[in-house]
Amino acid sequence: MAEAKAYYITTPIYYVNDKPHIGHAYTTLACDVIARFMRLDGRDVMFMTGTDEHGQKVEKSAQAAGIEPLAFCDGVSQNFRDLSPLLNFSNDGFIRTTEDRHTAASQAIWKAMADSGDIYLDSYAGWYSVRDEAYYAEDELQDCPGGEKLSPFGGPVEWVEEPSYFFRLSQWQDRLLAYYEEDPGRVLPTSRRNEVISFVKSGLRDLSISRTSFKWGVPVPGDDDHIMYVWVDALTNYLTAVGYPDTEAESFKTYWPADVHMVGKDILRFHAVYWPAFLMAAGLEPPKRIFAHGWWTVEGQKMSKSLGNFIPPDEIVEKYGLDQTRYFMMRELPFGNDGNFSHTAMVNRMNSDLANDFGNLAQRVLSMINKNCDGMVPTPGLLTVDDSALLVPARELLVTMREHIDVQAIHHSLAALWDVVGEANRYVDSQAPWALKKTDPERMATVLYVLAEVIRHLAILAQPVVPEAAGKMLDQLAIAEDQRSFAALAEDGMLRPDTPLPKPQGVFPRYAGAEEADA
RNA sequence: GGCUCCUUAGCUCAGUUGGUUAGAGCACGGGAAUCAUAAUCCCGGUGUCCCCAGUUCGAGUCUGGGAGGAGCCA
Repeated sequence: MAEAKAYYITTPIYYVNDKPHIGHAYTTLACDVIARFMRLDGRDVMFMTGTDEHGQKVEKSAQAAGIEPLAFCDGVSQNFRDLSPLLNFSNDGFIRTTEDRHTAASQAIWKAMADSGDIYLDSYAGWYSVRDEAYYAEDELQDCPGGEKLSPFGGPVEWVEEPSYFFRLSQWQDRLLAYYEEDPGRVLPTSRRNEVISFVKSGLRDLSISRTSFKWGVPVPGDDDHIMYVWVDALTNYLTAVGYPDTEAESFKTYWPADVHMVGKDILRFHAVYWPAFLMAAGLEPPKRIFAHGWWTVEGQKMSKSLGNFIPPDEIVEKYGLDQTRYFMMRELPFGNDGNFSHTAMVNRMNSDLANDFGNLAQRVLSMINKNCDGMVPTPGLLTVDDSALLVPARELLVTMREHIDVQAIHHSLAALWDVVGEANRYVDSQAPWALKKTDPERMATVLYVLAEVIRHLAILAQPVVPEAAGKMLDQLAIAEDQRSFAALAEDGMLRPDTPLPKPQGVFPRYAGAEEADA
């Protein structure tokens, strides 16, 4: 058997100062769905997530809590780790930037960039906001009553003047543009790619990449007065996770460069501009793709601290169900766009798409088999044109979905799956097996066989997004655990007549919660 | 302020290189069926395709201007 082609996908590492909300869950969920799809499709997948634990904000929060920074991080990092069991994420690892291996990797990439002449020492002066972790020019600040100055985002700023190492980003403009040009899929969606290109074309300034004003970070090699700017440290996690600086390590050779860095649109520039430049300066290959997704609003409003409308992921999972939540977030909006989370939309999706269309399809078919075929996979006779009209699209689904997943169009892959769900329901009605039961039992058996086989396809292909429910459906079709990969979709994986089937049970309940008044 | 993008049915959106009566899902109304989680299936839209002008035999689809919205940058 040929060696599986590797696939490395990452979430950003989340800043421990935040509390996990559906925005974080969304990013990781998208990666999880893609990672599961790729695994089922036979790829050798590495799917990483983690936490970013350095920086002045963390240092100050720890101080305020009266504990050591690392102890503080141990606690809050766990909040993000808890997302995986909650949302059934299949990440292959969880990285923390406070791990020793990460310090080693960060210092190694720094040395590599320094050796190539891309780092120099100078000094930096400007208005700095701890909250935003950014410097601002005088004219960007807002003047407040009392003479206080605030950042454009309302954070307090202080005048900072310190020696700093700089990265020669200005030297990388042409090579970055060439990097974007050689593959239109480097940065997706395309609108984001255009933004990145125009930003780079407008000219790049060298980047301050060290700090002396606080200590909670990775020391700059050879100059302990400095710690690395958080983004040099944070981005390097993608390398640490696959074994860097050991570039001869099996994991590094297998997985680098990453296939996809999934990011929120707010951190696109760091990933699509700074990161490829850092890597190329260090003599490493830049990632194959950066995908920037959009934001969720909640009932039409932006999530914000002042509104206090952050949705904790555990709340919606408890209220609507795990797979329902996963499906909704992946299906409701074109992946890459902004979207709105509303109770009404959630209930619509879980009731119409999951309960009524897909769940009920399985239930009506499996019930008929249970009652009319002695609870065993029926034996099909000769197939008709009608049967092929359903079976062929079902068998072509994998190819279609693969094309969509290859460009992270998760919503399209689901729409394609549900097209076949719809065709299957129409087929049930047009064939009317309950009538055939009296007039032509053999034809009934054929129809039910065709349907069961189509449901097998649908359930196998639905596993990435609704792993639990799809698994239950496959249980009800008596499909062995090792017959659930996409390879099993081939003809020799077809259902075997006379296989005993368990009594069917619904897998997608309708929303039964209390009605809520519309806002 | 500069650059880019968007504005199509009540809602969310598709509409490829300009070409016959502009589409889908949801919601809504009517009907059929009764295997199933009262789920399913069929039928039903006179929408100024944001506005104005232009190019063209012909524009939702191209050009210019305007209005509204979004994004990126400064």
